Amino acid sequence: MDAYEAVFTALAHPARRRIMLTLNFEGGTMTAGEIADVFEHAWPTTTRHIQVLESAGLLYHEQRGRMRVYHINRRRLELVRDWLEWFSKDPH
Amino acid sequence: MDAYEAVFTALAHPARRRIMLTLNFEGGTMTAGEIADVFEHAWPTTTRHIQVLESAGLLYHEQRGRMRVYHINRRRLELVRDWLEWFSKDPH
DNA sequence: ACAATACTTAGCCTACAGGCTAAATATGTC
DNA sequence: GACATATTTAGCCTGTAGGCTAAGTATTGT
Repeated sequence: MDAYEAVFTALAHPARRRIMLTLNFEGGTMTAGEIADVFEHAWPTTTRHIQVLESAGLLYHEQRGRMRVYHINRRRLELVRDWLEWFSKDPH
Repeated sequence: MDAYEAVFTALAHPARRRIMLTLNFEGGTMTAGEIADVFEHAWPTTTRHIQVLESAGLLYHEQRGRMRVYHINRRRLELVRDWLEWFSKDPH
């Protein structure tokens, strides 16, 4: 799976976009539990969404004792912006 | 299904992104057959991809005799750009 | 009228995304 | 060591996306 594929499919699900937005709004850093609390979903469901985002490179984490602190990777979102650029360029 | 949902899921599939890029590269206008020719997929498969893009508002078409001419809707892509903007703004 | 062309619609089939619960893992606390 | 806390892993189940073939619908050409 290439990078575009990973990023676009990761952002295809509303829960995952919401994780990204929430994380962004909270300054880019949240624990797994804080993220899970935002959703009505069962925690394992959210864990999986987070994993999809992380394997797409949109998130990364650091272990803090028994907590897992997730960070947003804003740079990775630029892949999307780059893709969109094709439609602004003159196609010749 | 809201607009973001439609656009993001439409762009999640590689074939659909490729339709968008091809159409863009060809100047924004192609017939259904020309689009279908680009892919190894059976034509009906491509038809469905096109429909997904169209119902997301990323494409629209005009009937020209027995041909269907598809046009790219670049404005609609700005929804994605708008979404990305949240991550550039200072979150306060 | 008949056949060919340009597509879509209908409908089948399979894989897998995404929900859940229960169990496992790791760390911190008493 | 035992218990609570934080989180993931395992594994089940269901719906649906996305592939295909066959059949249908217009329009164009002879």
